[in-house]
Amino acid sequence: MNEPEKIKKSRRSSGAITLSDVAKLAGVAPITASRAVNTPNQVSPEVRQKVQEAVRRTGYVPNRVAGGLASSRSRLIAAVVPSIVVSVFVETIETLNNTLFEAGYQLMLGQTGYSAEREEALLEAIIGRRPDGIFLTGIMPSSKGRTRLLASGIPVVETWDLTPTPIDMLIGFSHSDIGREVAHFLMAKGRSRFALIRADDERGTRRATAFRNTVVQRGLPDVLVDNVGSSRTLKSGREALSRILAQAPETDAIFCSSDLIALGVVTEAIARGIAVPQRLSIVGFGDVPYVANMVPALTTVHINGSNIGRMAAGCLIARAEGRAVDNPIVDVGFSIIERDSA
Amino acid sequence: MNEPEKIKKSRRSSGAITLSDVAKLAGVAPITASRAVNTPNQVSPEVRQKVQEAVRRTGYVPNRVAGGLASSRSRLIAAVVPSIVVSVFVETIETLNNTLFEAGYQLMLGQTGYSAEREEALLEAIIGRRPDGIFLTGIMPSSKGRTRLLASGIPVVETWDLTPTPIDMLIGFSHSDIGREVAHFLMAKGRSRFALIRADDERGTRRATAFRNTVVQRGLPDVLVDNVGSSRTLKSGREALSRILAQAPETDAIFCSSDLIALGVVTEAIARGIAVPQRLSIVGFGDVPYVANMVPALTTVHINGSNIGRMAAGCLIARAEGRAVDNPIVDVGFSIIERDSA
DNA sequence: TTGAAAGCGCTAACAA
DNA sequence: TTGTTAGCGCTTTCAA
Repeated sequence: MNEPEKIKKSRRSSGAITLSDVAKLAGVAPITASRAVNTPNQVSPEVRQKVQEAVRRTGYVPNRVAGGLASSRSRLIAAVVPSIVVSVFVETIETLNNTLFEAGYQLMLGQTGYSAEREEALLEAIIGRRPDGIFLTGIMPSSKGRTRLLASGIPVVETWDLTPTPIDMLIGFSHSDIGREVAHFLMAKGRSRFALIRADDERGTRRATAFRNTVVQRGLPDVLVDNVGSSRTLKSGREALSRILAQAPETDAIFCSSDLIALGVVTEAIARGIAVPQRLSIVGFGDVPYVANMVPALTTVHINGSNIGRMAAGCLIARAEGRAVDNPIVDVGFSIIERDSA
Repeated sequence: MNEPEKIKKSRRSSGAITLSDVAKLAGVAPITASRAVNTPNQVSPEVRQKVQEAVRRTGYVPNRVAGGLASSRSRLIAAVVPSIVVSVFVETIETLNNTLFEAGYQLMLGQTGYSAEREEALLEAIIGRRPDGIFLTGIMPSSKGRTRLLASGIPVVETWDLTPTPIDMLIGFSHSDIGREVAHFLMAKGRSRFALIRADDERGTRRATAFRNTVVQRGLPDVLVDNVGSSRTLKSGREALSRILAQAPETDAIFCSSDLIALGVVTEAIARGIAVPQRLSIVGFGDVPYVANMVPALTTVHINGSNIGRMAAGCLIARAEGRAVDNPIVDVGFSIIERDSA
């Protein structure tokens, strides 16, 4: 008379196929189905077969959100980057993402736009997702951010810079060394009237400072510094050169905070009939792939971004899987690639 | 004598502060704390105050994984891109990501590397995360992928192309139209001996085909097609021009599948003393920011990538929040930007 | 406005 | 090898 079979139906549900559905169809317990899916050689071939068949028939896709909650392992890695439009970071992210994917991890991407405020909001959002690891471009400057990260207990790899006191792991290089080395390089070429183009960014400032100090220590005239603010474009490189030439026409070497800006300087120089490198040496930063094959080919500071991405992925995965990282602090260095422009 | 207070402790825990901890500290029920955090004006000012204080003191960060499981709303959007090293996609992703973040969503990034196999694995990984929306670069070609996506019930926006049968929403432009228009543009300039450089990619092929057809229909000689495979670099543009010139030295116009390749062609032409555009017209694709300010400035097909990212974010957010999307199929068009190179 | 109960879909822990 | 039980941390539903 009444409905004997009808068990009181659960109130909500996403409607999607669940592991229980699969288990029911295969005639096993949910946990057995779970094993058949995730660790197939923990179950008998017979059960494995039945469950796989059920998965196929239902089109079941495991819910990683639920799995992540139950196991406290999200298989998600978060990456914080200033901006992916700034091409110097793109290779790192691409390689990081690919390496993670091959190991079964997904990448969550966050952009700070070089804003500290934004970075803080981003950090909150990231920690809320409980990722298995966090990739940071640069070292975390704010002590609030450091504290939050430390408190979260999530493995962190800082990159793209060096510090004696990393939060956790570190894969970077020294910006001061770069500034110094580039100054030496240019001075060895007989240059003596230097200018420098930089954007609003802390690491670039450190390269700039080291560059200036080195030049001044050698007894040469001080470096003319042009700040393009947040405009890291070819165009602002062109405009910067115009300003520099108006102020100091005798300038014979310029160190730029990015390849794109350097490209702008080269472009403007050629447009003005200034011989590069004869009259003006130009050095970029980043060694973005295409600058090697331009005419004139750009002399620049090479950073192996791919390598940073790959190593960072390795560290993060190791820690996520409970393995120790043998070398948690790595200086990947840099190299000055001498081409035509200097 | 025995331990009256000690309730049998739960077996596992991530150890982090939970909402219950906050609630206990504030002297309210967990659900009340939840309301105070998420919908503050559903609780009395007094309770709100107490809970906020407890949050501050404990450093509580809500666990979005648990929240997502309970509410079936992950506030996560997944994006599928061929590659972020291919700069034409970068602006779209940047804007998509920023727009999403401002609305409280995070972006999960997946790269296919133009590989179908990889795309399938990626889709599986994405669906398993139950994102609130999926952004696809290009239309989903495989029927298997379409079926999977449809079955998942997740809102999808395909972009960067047009089709009469989108899975769900669509924001794109016509590649055939581009091929045709560029051919018309070049013919109107009096050009007649065409070459075309393309990479291995389905959309580029469609631009190429339309370009050829238009040229041939006009009774002009067939277009020489050079395929650079998967090497979308400035260098391969230079090499392609060398090959083209060897085969057809009379070539007077080249349509390239990307700005970077076009830059390579321009570079090689200048290196060989070929006047651009007098002897050779060059048209790129994408209008990547820096090509406008080079010398010669590149004539190219402008795609408003930012706009696509912003609109896609809007559609996806609307659908995630249960709002209808008034215009689910949008042709954002393109424009040929005439500069110096053609 | 507040709370109790139930459960999202899965896996860890334990037992058989 | 398989299953039972309990719970991950949160929100929905319903009731007060």
